[in-house]
Amino acid sequence: MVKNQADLEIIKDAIREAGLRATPARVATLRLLRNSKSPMTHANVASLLKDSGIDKATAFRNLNDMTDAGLLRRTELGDHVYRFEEVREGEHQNGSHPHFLCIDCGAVSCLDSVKLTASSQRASEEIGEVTEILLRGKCNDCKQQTSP
Amino acid sequence: MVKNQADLEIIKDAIREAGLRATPARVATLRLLRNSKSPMTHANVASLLKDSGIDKATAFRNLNDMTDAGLLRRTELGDHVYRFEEVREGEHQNGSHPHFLCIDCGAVSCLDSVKLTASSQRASEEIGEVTEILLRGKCNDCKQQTSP
DNA sequence: AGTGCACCTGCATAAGAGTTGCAATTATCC
DNA sequence: GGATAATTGCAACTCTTATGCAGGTGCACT
Repeated sequence: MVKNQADLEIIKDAIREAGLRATPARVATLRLLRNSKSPMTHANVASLLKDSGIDKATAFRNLNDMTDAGLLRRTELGDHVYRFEEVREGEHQNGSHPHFLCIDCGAVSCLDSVKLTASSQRASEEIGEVTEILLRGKCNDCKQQTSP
Repeated sequence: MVKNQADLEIIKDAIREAGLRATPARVATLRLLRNSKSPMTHANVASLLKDSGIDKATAFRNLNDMTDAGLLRRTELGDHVYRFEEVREGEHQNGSHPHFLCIDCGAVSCLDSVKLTASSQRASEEIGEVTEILLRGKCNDCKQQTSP
């Protein structure tokens, strides 16, 4: 497929541009996260890459390296597990979107459209500099299961 | 000292009122956190209590139990270490107002007035039931200290 | 196209935070 | 004071994240 070939080069270039070598493990990692709708945990990534013969230590190192290189973003949603997601075009270190974490199943959704009201924006700026917005609760799936 | 005697009873009562037994380990833990200006980590508490012959497992269990009982609050600043602080008079655990958490000093502020925009409200309800809203960043005090 | 070598990878092994099973102990209720 | 269920201490354990090292590989330069 031409599509995949093109993707491959795009991904490789992105990695090289970040100052890292475009190894198969890194390409696979970045492709995984590009295709993922929500942030993935280290365990998650590692288990998917294991099928391609990639070691979890490598997966972990690459996630960290690519985070340092600015390709990924690492978030901690309060459950002691790091989650990684692609830094999308037009986002900078600080331009992250809010996340929703299901406290039952751990599913994470990205809420690109969620914003604070103007006055809330002001109120929070009085307190300091907000770098991250996190919503927690029960996702629809878990809501149904616990209260039938 | 009369002061300490009085404190002792106040602390014991608080623990009992939360539905837990007022054991020396718990009294010591709560007293420690009452006297602390900022949240303390598990390790921190455990190491201080070790001098009193209290095991770290006990310290851990008590911190968790007292958190469940509503005496303490547990926060995660993003560095994979839980921090505990006393829930002060007039604060409620499940208070549905958003919180702001300083990732430097661990200070938690309640943002009673912060709201989501109407459309954001809708967007998050599509995903599930939001029970907690948390903003993270740097409080003004820490902002000054790090960028002078 | 070949080559050097710094960067990567796999494997094994570990550090650190937090948890758990269980027998012994103890706070609380009577 | 005595019964009893909660609590403790100890040790061993889990889970996530990190690292040391020997061998492998991308890529800049010829």
